[in-house]
Amino acid sequence: MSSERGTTSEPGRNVAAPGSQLPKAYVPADVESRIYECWLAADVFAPDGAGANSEPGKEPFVVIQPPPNITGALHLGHALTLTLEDVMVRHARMEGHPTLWLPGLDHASIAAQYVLDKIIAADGETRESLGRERYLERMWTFINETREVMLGQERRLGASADWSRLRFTMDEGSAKAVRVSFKQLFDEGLAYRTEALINWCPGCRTSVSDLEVIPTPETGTLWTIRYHLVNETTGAPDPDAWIAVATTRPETILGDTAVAVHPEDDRYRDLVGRKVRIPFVDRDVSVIADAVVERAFGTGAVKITPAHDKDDHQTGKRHGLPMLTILGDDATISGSGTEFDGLDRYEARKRLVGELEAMGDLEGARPHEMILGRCQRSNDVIEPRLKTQWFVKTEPLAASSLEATRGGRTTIVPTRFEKTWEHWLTNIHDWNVSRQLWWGHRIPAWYCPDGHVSVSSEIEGPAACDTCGRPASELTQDPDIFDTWYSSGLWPFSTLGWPDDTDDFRRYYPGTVMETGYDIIFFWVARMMMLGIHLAEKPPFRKVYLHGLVKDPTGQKMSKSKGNIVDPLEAIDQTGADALRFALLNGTSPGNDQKFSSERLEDGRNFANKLWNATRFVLGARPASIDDARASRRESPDPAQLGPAEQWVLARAAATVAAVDRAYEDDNFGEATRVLYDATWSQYCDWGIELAKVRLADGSLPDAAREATWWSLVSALDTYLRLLHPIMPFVTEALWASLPHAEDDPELLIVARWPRVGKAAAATDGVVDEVLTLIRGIRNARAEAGIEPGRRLAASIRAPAEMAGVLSALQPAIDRLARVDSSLSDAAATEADPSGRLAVLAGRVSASLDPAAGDSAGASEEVAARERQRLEKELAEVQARLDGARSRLANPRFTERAPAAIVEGARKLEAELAEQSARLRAQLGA
RNA sequence: GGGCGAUUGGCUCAGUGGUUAGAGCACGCGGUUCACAUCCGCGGGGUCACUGGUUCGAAUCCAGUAUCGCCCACCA
Repeated sequence: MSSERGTTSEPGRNVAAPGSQLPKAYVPADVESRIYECWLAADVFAPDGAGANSEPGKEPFVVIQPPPNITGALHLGHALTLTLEDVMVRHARMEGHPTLWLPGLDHASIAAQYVLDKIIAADGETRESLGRERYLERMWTFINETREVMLGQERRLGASADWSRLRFTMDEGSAKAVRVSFKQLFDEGLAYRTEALINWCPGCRTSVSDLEVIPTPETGTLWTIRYHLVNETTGAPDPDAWIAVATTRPETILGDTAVAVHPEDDRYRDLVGRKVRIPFVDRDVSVIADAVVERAFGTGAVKITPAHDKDDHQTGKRHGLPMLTILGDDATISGSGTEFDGLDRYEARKRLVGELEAMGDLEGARPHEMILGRCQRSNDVIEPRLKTQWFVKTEPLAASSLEATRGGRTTIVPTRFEKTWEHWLTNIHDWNVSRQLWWGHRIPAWYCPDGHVSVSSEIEGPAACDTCGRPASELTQDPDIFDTWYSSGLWPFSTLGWPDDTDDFRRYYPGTVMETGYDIIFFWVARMMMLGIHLAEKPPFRKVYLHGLVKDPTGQKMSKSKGNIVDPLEAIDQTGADALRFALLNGTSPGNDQKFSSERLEDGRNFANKLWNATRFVLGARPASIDDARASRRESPDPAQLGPAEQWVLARAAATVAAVDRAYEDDNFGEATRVLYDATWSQYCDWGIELAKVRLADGSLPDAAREATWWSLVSALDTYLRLLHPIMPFVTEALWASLPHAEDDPELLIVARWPRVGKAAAATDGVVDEVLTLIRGIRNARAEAGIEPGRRLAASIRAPAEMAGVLSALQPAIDRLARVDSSLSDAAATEADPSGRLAVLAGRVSASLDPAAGDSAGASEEVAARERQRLEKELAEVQARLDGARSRLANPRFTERAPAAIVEGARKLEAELAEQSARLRAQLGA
């Protein structure tokens, strides 16, 4: 294997030598950066890296990430995205797939300009004062700073992305893809330039797409205004005849070109076709009939301003009305030819209303709840207005996207988002891609003095006008740039070399899974899908995985303005990257929002610490008979030497592999996390290690037995660390390095093999569980009776003969874990316990404990009373369950219709409960 | 106006038809056992939002209602 980019043997040694002792405390900061350096040095991130170690014949696994905006620091949402993607990639890598996770950053044109505008404002500068060229220079300086910060943050989180392929949506590869794709769309008639009503943000001074307009509820005013009818003979407005219109935007009166009423509205039937005079502009316009008018709303008559309202625009088009623009780019009144020209839209509104009132034409004004469109970026009220801009025709693209999801070529996780997807793509409008901004890809369209359009995919532009052949020198390029999502939409293939026919493109397109938050399903996912199918001829990914949003502990969306942001870096500093990743995964499910709190971080930190200490114990517990040399190679525990506890430990590990595999199949990483937390903590540590301690400490056993116990612990721990690696990569890598490895293991866990589901659980599995229940029962009885934890009690344990083998093997463990000195007997030899003893029932096993202190006879009154109480409680529970089981069995419809296995189970249960009930009664002397 | 989601112990969440609904945190009691007090043991705590239906059996399936949240939408 090549080692030009770093040796494959060094890194492991840098982590820790196998068998070496671990420091007493786990300090993530001491481990994480060192581990990351090891991965980098081993060159394992690239699918074809020197240490990538993928299995021949395995399909590449390609994860597509939303490149974060290059505007500054990462937030928790990014951390969640990166964590999920990293989990997927690490899992696939361990399964032997060549994995491609191509990292990148988005130039975020409008968002970046918004941020930069604020920064330069602090220096007293503006976009205009700098000019296009200097502004863009300033932008490059800015993003060159943020870039490194952001990439550093991604690494600290553990992202195992292929940094050698880092891309940026403003690099030349993206630029070329933008030009070529747009040229193609233009040639196909899918990109066109037209004057249309667009969403104008007066603050950002650009148009924005429908998606960037946030409908915001607001209490406005609904004014009722009289438009006087024009006398048909004199041509003068009639002071006594008018039609009253209702409006929330009086300033648009200046652009009115009609008044509409409902065609079947008897109140206005006679007025249709008449003229009314628009105040201030003294324009006579027609009263028209159109079914869009809601008769019940306002006065039932609507003023029509086709150049400044979406509905009115449609109405205007239907009726061939003139469309008068009366607002400038800065949202001041402009071109109305009135005294209001130059006034801000709201100032003009105020004055207009005042004057109307003075004229006696203001009939009324009342508060009105309404929805206002505001700019997603600047929060300015969006102004619909006419502009000549570039659009992408979406219907055919949307149709093939729908085909891809309906046909299952691309699936969406969780599936409920398919409905949203369907609805949006079915009702999609053409996409306005022009932006009147500077930071972004310039639209590759040139215009000649005769108005001909030439679109070119060449970096220098067209040599001459495509239509009339005028030379390039006479052409001018469109000053606008593309919507930032246009280049993002090309991401899955522009990053692989498209439009060139590259090896990367052939090998890694389409991607396996595209992972992102559901909040950008339209902005980004749908656009990638539409453009990918059309331009790269295949849906860009096979699976869409959508995660939920990270909210603050009260369920509020995190935002800078609310001040409830959690900085992922701070979290990592405090508790480690593994803890953060754990916190982001544990207790979550696909597509569902999560509330993030510091408690969850602590859970993760505690868990990492637990793993650390468990491993530390295992390393320190190695039997002396295994010397350092032997301990450097992992051995399988000798099957002949396995006791019930060892079999149990191995069986639990095997069951965990199966459960985790199932969780991955279901794309449920929260479930995988939960399963592993429980398996390692509540099973492996609480029982596996505790049981093993007994045997490891038993000098009377042959070396081979103790060795088997230790190898069992090592084997299970090895499995758990592998399973946990995608979730908590740093601590698992560090710990795994210190464990003995198998012959064919690589140096680093990151490229170690994912565990395979082992053989079926050992036959003793269920019996061991009964013993654990017994131990718990004894502990409970002791605690309830108030017996000092340290005191050893004499216990006689009874169990059916078939359990005798396991029981005697585990007797020392029972004694240690339950603090008893036990004697075993056959269950058949049962007789009522002498009074004053504690009775413990655990399924088929029972125990009788003597609570008396070693030197004094008989239990105290208090202990006896508490014991009686406990037994009564237990009896009540058993009895309730027994009654339930009996009534179920007494129901013939149950016994007839329920599956045989269920009925059989109920019978067995009934028998068991009856037996327990009887024993408890006997014990209580009832 | 349409659609989606949530509603389970004090809190955060699992659990999609089958015995006794789970976990972590918080809470109470007890613990310096030689991996871990970022820990260990034990315990209390839920009529699974409500109503009706399907079923031998419902937190789980169906219908409806309520509350909260989100998305989409051209009543000025």
